Amino acid sequence: MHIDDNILITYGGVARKLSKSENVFEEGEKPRFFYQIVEGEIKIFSSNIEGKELTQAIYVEGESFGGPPLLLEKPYPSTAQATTQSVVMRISRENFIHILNDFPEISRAMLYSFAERIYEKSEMAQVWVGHSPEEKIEQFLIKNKLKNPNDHEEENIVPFTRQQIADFTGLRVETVIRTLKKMSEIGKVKIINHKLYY
Amino acid sequence: MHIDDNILITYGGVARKLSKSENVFEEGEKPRFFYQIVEGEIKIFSSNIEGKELTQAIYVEGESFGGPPLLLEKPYPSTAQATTQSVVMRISRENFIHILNDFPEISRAMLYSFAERIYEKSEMAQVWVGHSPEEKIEQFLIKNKLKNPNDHEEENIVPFTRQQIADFTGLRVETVIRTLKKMSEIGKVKIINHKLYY
DNA sequence: CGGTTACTTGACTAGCTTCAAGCCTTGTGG
DNA sequence: CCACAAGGCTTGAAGCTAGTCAAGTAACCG
Repeated sequence: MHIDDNILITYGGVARKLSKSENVFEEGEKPRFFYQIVEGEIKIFSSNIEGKELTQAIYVEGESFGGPPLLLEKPYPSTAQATTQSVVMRISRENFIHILNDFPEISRAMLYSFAERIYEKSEMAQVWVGHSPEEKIEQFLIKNKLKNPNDHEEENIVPFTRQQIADFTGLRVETVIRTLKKMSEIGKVKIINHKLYY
Repeated sequence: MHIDDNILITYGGVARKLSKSENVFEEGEKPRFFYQIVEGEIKIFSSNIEGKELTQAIYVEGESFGGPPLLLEKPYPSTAQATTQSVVMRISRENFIHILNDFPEISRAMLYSFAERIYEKSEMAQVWVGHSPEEKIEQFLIKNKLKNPNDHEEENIVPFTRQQIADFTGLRVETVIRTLKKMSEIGKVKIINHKLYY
C-alpha cells in the first residue's frame, strides 16, 4: 500500500523526522493519524509486563502502517518504533477518509493491502504452531525467503540479527543461536563468519 | 462483514449444507469461492506435521471468511471446518468482485471488516507474547470478554471447552486445566461444577 | 441409561529459559 | 590507520516447567 506523496501533501500531509529508537505511537494510545514511510524502517511490536517484545512486522520505505486502529478508532494494540533514523509522513484521520472517498482506486488498493496483511498474519501462525524452536525458525526463514522472490536460486544472507529472529519467533537469543548451530550442522542453513545464509 | 443474502443469490450464490467436522476448504488449496455463513459455526485453524492445531478464529452466522486468500489468489494458509452442522453460501471469485464493484458501500464495509480482523490478530499476539500459561490464558479471557460488552458487569460463563482454550492459546489441555485450577484458587476465575466463569 | 465427550490427576522427562561470563565484529574518533 | 567502545554472538551449567503418557472420573445427549 503506497499513496502518492503529492496526494498526501495535498490533503495536509506533513513529514516528520525520527531518530533511531524513537516511537511513532505507543501501545494503548488513541490513533490520530495515518502514517506512511518516506525513508527508513519502522518496527511494530507488542510487549508484556516483563518487557519481552514480540515483533509483529517491520515496514520499510513506501509502506504505510497503523491504518486498522485508525479506521476503527480503537487504541493501538502495539508500538511503532523507528529502527533507524527515518522520515514518516502523517495525515489526519479525517483527511485520510477524504482520500479514500475521493480515490476509489486507493480504496481498492487498501483493501488488497489489508488482505495481504491478514494473509501474512495467518502465515505467521505457522511460526507459532511449530512446537520446536527449529520448526519455528525454519518457518520464519521460509516466510522470509518467499518475500524476496529474486533470491530463490541459492542460499542468501538472512538480513536479521539473532535477537531479531528471537523477537519474531518468541524464542530467546540463546535458543536461536543454539538452534541455528544445530541447523547448520545438518545443512539446513549456512553460517559463515557468524553470518547466516538460507 | 455481512452481505445481504439476496444480493449473493442475485450474483449466483449457492447454499450448501455441511455436517459437523466437514471441511469447507483445506490448508494449501487454491481458493475459488467467497463464503458466508447462513447458519452454524466455522472454525479456522492451521496445523503442524504432528497434527497439533492452532485455532485462528471461529466465525458464526452472518459472518464471512476466506476473503483474503481469494482476493490475493494465494493458497489457503489454514483449514475451515464446521464445528457443528452448518449452512454456508458461496459465490465465485468473479462474481464476488462484481459485487465489490457494483456496491461501493459493501466494498467499504469490507475494508472496515478487514481492519477489524487485522486488529484482532494483533491483539492475539498478546496471547502469544505471554510466556507463562497463566498470562496466555488470561489474555485470551480478557480479549473474549471485551467482545461481549454487555457482560462486563460480573463474572460470566466462558463459552469454551478447555480443549478449545488450549487450541487457541497453543497450550495442552492438561496445562490449561492445571492453570485454570491455580487461577481459581487465587480468585482470577471461578470454577463451579466444572464450568468456567470469568 | 448407555455411549460419547469433556475433564482431571499423577509421575516423569525433555528441553527451553535463565544467569553469568567471555569472545568476535564493526564502526567511529583521534 | 589504529584503538577502543558498543553491540552482537557464543558457551556452559543448572533449574523449572510445560509436555507427555496413562489411567481414570464426571457430565452431557439422545
